[in-house]
Amino acid sequence: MKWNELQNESCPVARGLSVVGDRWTMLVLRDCFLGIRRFEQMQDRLGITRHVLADRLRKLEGAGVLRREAYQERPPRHEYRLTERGKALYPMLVSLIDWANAHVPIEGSPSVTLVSRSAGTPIAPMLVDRVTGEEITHRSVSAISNAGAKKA
Amino acid sequence: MKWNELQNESCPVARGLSVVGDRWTMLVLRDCFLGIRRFEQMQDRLGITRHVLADRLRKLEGAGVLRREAYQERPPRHEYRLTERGKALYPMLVSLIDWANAHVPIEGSPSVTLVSRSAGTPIAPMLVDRVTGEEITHRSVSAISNAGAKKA
DNA sequence: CGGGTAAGTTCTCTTTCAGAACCTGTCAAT
DNA sequence: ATTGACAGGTTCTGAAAGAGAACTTACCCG
Repeated sequence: MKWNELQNESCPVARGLSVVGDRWTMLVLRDCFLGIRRFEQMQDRLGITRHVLADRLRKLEGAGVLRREAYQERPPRHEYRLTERGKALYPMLVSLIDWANAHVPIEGSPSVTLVSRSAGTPIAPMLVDRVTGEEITHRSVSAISNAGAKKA
Repeated sequence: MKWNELQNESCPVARGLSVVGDRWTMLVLRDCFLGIRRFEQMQDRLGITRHVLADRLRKLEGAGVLRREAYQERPPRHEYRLTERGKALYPMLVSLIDWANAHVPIEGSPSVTLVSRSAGTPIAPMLVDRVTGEEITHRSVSAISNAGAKKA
């Protein structure tokens, strides 16, 4: 299967990855959440080739995750900002950070951590159900497929 | 920058993606969470080439995310199971599913949804702080880098 | 013997990526 | 009026990764 056939899959994991599953995409989004908006800054920070960065930004714009906004004309210059759809990826990014800090070893302590903006203390993310408040684990939840789905 | 240089980055996003940021890896893990354990089953379900699947399973085992266990000898056969480190990726997977169902359009309703195993009703994931119970958003949290970090 | 199953490996061809240079439009200084 | 800098790309080449299909190994069954 080719990569771009993934977006037509019924499975939400496949559809989600068709947008953000690309090699560099989540790193681009990380920078966006940190307030980086311009091409050159991203390229410097990421060490990604310019060609690939331009391509990813185009695709993310096309998927409605980023918005391209002119901040000057003559010469035309634009910056990239997260849309609501892009901001909605924050839980996924936080889950990734939390997992990596806990489970992907590095010499020394985690060098980047998330802290509460008000209290300044580190946060400990946990996924709960918005209604019941119960923690979501792979034991408390199961996946069901609706009619017409190809797979669970 | 090459992909496998990512694991030495100080940023947890980069380190996390060095393990699960590959094109097919999260799809493999999806199947693992669904109870799929064998090579042939995964290959059938994923539509991935056998070569790439073998490679990804090797890497996931090397990263301590999956465990390779013999379920028979003569001929030697093994299956792949999630380790604790692998199971800890569940919040990330759920966040991805939730985002995709809400934000990656598909004709018709989401074909796969997550339901509470006890109540049978759909769940609405939300990320909160384990201690304070407050919702985690990109406005309530900021990233700080410790000494020696290359970037935030 | 022939066929089936499971878990890969090996092959060729195509796509993608890395690394570097180049291009375009504008301003500001020389 | 050139020269240089800046921002946001595009274009080139060679290297790496992936797709698709066939082949391998080791066993069991009839």
